[in-house]
Amino acid sequence: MNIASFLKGTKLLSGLSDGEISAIAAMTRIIEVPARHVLFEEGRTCDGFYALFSGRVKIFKQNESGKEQILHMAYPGETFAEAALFAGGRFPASAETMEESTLVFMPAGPFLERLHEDPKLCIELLSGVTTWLRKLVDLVEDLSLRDVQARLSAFLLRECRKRGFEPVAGASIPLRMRKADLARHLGTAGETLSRTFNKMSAEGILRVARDEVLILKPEELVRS
Amino acid sequence: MNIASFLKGTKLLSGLSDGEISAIAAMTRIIEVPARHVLFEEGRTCDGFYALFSGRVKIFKQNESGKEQILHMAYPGETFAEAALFAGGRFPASAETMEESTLVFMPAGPFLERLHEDPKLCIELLSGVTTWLRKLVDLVEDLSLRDVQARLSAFLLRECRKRGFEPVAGASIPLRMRKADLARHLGTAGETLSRTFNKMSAEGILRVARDEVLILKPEELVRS
DNA sequence: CGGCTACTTGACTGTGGTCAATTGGTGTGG
DNA sequence: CCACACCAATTGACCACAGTCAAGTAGCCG
Repeated sequence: MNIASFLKGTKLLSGLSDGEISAIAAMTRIIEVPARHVLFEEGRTCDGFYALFSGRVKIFKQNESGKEQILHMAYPGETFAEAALFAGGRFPASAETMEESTLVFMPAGPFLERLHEDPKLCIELLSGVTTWLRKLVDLVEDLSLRDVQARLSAFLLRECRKRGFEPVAGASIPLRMRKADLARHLGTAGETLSRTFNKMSAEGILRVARDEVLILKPEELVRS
Repeated sequence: MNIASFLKGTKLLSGLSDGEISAIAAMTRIIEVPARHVLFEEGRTCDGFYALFSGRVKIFKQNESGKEQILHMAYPGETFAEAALFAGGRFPASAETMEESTLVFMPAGPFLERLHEDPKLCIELLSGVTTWLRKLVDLVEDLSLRDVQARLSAFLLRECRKRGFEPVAGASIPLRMRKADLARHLGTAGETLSRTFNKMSAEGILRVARDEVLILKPEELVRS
């Protein structure tokens, strides 16, 4: 792969000039790892951040009894852990690959130096971190103020928009993850998610296939 | 009040030189508002951010049925809504004063201009936003992975450390807000908080007064 | 065909939310 | 100084959402 052109395709670095990109590309290291590989664990000192080239990575928290909350599911082209570089420099969550994956690793030191000289990069990073912030505020809203059905609805709507279309009847949404993981993403249990899908199917709001959801009544999704 | 010296006291701007500070101070506007005054509402376009000089401000989300989740309680010397300036420029939550308050308002336009020219300010901001991010990750962890007693324990421990001492037996922690608000902060109901305080008192972990909590068994707090 | 994993379904339980009544503390005014 | 009103906090009774455990089913791959 051509690292520079891949990096240019990430949202974080898309605003930079070719010169800036290649300066950054020169600092990186390519990492190829199998599925279920731990990239970093909550609390560890952050030594850099990642851009995902291929595969899939979950970023999550876990409590003592093993319950897991997925904060984010990263897909190719996304960067993650940028924010861990600042204010303490520890990872606030853990990350693990879900499939065999290829990543570009950006070491903290050189990147931070570069950051001090490059205000444009700095602003890009700022807006990247802000996007994370919004995502987390949404997650808090979901967990605290919505029941499971409403969370699932909100998730499906977000997935629609992420794919660039407004929710219309007949739209099909690929889930891109196992249902058990979707459950952990929504902060619930697999069994509860299964029942919620059932209930919504019975109400004619949607139809569930193995790995995709068919929207039948988009207006009902919006309402909850 | 002397705006420049107040601003220099905020974490966000403490790293800047006197010249930079006074350039920024010149852009601000002082706002004095009564209790229960709405500073901004979720979704509105962000026209600037705030530094709190005196009083108290809650930043929160609300759902249709009126349930409220407090994301942050701001005290004098803190800045908030900096992050809303970027990536869309809408407030992700609402803010309301809890007492009569005096604030310094920083308009978005001039500040963003200044930001492009001042990499140091940019880095400060970056680390400020990152701190917010960590706070929100903690909140998600609380809501999703801990029961009410564990959340309350975590809150008390955080309050201890914020005041600069490790939790020791006999330590007294001022709550600084009504119990109903603490409940909304912990993502629970006032009644449940009351019962939880009871239970922990009965177990000899702490003792509750009107507006402060006396820690009796710090090790039990850490354990949950 | 057998075995594995993901998912579903059923039965039960518990945490915590809601509603309503009560207590207690504080400040006001007679 | 007491009576009253007001608000915050508490307590009690009830209930619902969702988590857990266990068994069963379906789909997939060797």
